[in-house]
Amino acid sequence: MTIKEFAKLLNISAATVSKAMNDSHEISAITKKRVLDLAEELNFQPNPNASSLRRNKNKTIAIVIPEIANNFFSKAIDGIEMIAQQKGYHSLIYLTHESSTKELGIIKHLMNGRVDGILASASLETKDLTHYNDLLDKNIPLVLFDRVCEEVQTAKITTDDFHAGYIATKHLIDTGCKKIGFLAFSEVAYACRKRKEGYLEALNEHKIEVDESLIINCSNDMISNFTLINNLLKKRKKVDGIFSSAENLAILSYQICSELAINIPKDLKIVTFSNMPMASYLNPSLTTITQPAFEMGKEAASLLFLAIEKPRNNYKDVFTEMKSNLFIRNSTKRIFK
Amino acid sequence: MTIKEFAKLLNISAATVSKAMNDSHEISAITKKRVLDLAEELNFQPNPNASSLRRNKNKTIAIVIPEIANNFFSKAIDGIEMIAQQKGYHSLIYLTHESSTKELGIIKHLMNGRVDGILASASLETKDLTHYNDLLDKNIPLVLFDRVCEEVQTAKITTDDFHAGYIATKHLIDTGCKKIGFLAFSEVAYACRKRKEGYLEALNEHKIEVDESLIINCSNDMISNFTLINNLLKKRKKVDGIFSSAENLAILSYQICSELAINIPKDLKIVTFSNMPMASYLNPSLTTITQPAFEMGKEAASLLFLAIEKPRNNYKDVFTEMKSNLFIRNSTKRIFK
DNA sequence: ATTTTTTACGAAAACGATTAAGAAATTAGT
DNA sequence: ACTAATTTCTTAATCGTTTTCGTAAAAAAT
Repeated sequence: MTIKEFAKLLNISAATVSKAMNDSHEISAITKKRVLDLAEELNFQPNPNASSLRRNKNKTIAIVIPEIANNFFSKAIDGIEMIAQQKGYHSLIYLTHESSTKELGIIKHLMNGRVDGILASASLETKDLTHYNDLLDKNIPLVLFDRVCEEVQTAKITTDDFHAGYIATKHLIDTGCKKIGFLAFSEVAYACRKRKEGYLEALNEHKIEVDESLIINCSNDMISNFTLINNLLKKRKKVDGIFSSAENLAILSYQICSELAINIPKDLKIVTFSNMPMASYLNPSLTTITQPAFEMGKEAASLLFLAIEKPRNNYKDVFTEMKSNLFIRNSTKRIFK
Repeated sequence: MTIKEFAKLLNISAATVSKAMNDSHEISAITKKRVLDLAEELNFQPNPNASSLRRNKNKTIAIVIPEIANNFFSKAIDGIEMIAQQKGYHSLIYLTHESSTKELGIIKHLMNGRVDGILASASLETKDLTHYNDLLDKNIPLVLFDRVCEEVQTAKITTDDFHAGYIATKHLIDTGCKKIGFLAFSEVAYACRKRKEGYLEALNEHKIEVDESLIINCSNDMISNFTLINNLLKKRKKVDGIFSSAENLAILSYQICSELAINIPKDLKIVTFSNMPMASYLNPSLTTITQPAFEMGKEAASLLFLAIEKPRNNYKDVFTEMKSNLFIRNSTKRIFK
């Protein structure tokens, strides 16, 4: 049913209906009620394409993330979606599968005005950022979260990666580790670099010399990650602690330890970034740095809607670091021999 | 940039550009190439709202699910999104948070033609199905997956819930359980009822009398679920095995066992439906019935696109049961005393 | 050489809403 | 009582495509 047909039912013009539904001051209270009541009764909704075309707004945002079968991102989406529903917005979801080529394709495709704003988390191999800048040139609001890109001049929501890296490493040192490895999920990602800086800072502060061979630069390829971590752990005497910058690398380490019969935490302690709900029930339970994923999603979305609804707002300067938490469990339990 | 402005650059009409971009046979190969090349160069894309309005198609589907921070649903979305991307479709995501009221609101809202088709998984309390039928009356393609509703006359993708329930229960019996509890995530959900029927069938086949007090009807409220399961497990002599129809109920059981100092698998064996990637690393590792979530997503999406693109297709009759797998781990390990 | 068919393009009318501008009806101001 | 201001509604233009229909020009048929 079109707005014209609907209007005819009430013997008023389409314009009146439109204004009534948009709560215009030009329409009397009584007419508004008539319109709204009938709309409710017939579940009449104006055609969203026609509306979007005319208004040049579509009440839709895009969420561009590397993957979704991931405890961090799925919770973040939950937060985003909550805010979006409150605001009456729709959320389109796009997965890059950690491919910067795919990411580029998606972002380029979103320049056609299909969405009013974009929430993005860069793929771990993303280095070229021109597509993000093109977006900003087109005045499409963009908020980066978690996997932010330093050089893109827009709003960013991260966690306190440097501090968390420092705390995690210090925790390993405090539990007696001397040779601490760092598993980087990406060499280029800002968040990962910060986590590494925190790691280095903690080593430095405790006068532990940095051993480059203990810093493992992983990638999106789990097969080669397996080899890299396996090689690290095989020379067991060389490493007694691991700080992992991503959940999947810690899982992989558990698997490798099980295969190599390395006992956690006796032979090796592990702390990792993770949002796994059942870290407590692993064997051994896993010490984690946990990001406030849900809240980050909410925060990022709120900021995006601010940018969308208040175009004169200088949201681009926002750079929020949210607090992550260290949950100490048995994978870093001190063993007194 | 509009199609008119773009056309002017090539000294041709907007109509020609439109046809060229849609690969119409009316346009010569040479003109097509000129158009496509420039479009590529300038990243010109026709306004999607105008296009959708005119075509009455928007290359968008909706995914309506109870929650996203869930190993099954996030993987299913991954599969859906893969097919959607291949087909050049966009995916809107809506979360009901297991509220049938919210589900109703979302489905009603989707009747406005914003999407070309809908993939849905009903909330666990959903009983009234008129909104789904209204959708079908409006000829909006609908495919239900996992949480299907028997009475809705449309395509459905599930797993072999009855058989899986039977296998899981039989496995518990085979490992020596005599008093097997069943944790139902919902009394009304079709999938859960089927799982229960499988459970009953296995008991029956092995001449084990059904004890209604061992059948726990849980809900979406984790607090009351805690109480229910806690009460069940406290009378320890009464139950030596649990078949859980949902992952979160199994996690809760692990937690309660840990609090009550019940040893799994010695005192109690547990098998659960779950798509948790690290079931193997739990303490003890968890025996699971695992659904092919990714494949189910792909299958559901493929079917939906068939319905969208071939309107004369009788997709509504499809009822696919996909095979789930039993992974036997230590939570059901037979202990010889 | 003339007619017919085919090919390649353009003009203009949709699609269904929103909104600027204008008109009728009512209220207020003098 | 007459004009001015306000309220409430309508008409018509507009958003940017797609598509129907028409028409040249080129190719094929006679």
